[in-house]
Formats: sequence, structure tokens, C-alpha cells
Amino acid sequence: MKKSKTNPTDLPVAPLVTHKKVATAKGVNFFDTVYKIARKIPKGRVTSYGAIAESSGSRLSARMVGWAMNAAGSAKPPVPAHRVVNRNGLLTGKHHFPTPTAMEELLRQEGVEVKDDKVVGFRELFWDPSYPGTGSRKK
DNA sequence: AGCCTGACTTTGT
DNA sequence: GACAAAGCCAGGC
Repeated sequence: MKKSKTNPTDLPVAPLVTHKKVATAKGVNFFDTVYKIARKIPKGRVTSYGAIAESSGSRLSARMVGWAMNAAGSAKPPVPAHRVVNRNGLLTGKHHFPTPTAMEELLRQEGVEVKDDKVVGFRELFWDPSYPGTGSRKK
């Protein structure tokens, strides 16, 4: 039971990038999908690339999510990439931020405690785009 | 046009 | 429990 995208909330399609043709020649922008989901992440909550990837269509493409985030810096509206961490709750992408501390700083501002580059209580703060109500992990 | 890398994840040994 | 390999898609060279 993981075939349908299950978009409980029919959110408007992202305006996507204008000045650039943003990848994907297939019609559906993987990036756009990722941005859409990433923007849905509630404040003070975090999610994993795999969760986004799964909601995007395939969790196998978790890497692409990270790649998309890389482009997210130029995406509008800005994507809260700081709320996206790896499955370990580790801020793997912090090095890609303008500053190596920007990510954890942002998380702390939202009430997320970060210890040793990893989210404290990640399991509790984890927000699954497919199960926003329960907020629990599928696993 | 082809090869390599990349902010991940899962499974197997 | 740790290490290695495979799979996904896209971008850069």
C-alpha cells in the first residue's frame, strides 16, 4: 500500500522555477514534487529524504531528493531544507548550507534540539508526509 | 554521447 | 554490529 501518492491535501502546483528549465524532460519535475512536499513540513518538525522520496513516487530516489534540495536554494518559495535530514536524523546536508551551522541554527530556532549534528528526539519530531496525522514512522 | 558523482536507503554477508 | 554492494534519477564534464 504505497502505490498511491495519497495527497490528502490538494495543494496548488508549485510555480516552479521560471528562469530555468529545471531538469526532467519527462514533464513531471521531480524537483518540483520534492519542493512541494518539503514545504509541507510543519515547523519544528523534521523528515527524511526517503520519506519525501516515497511520497514523491519512489523511495529509491532518495538521492534525488537531496539533489533537488541542492537546487532548492534557487527555488521559490525557498524550501526548508534544514527540516530535511537523513534517516539517522543526522544533518548530513548541513555542509551544503551557506554556513555549516545554518542548518542546526535554523532547527533550533524552530524548537528542534540538535546535538552533535543530529536531531534530538528525531523519532518524535519525525514527520511523515504520508502520515502527518500520526507522525509515526512506517517502520 | 558516455562516465562519474551525489544532501539516501535497504538488504546481504 | 560493521562493511559492502545495489538501486534510483539527474547534472556536470
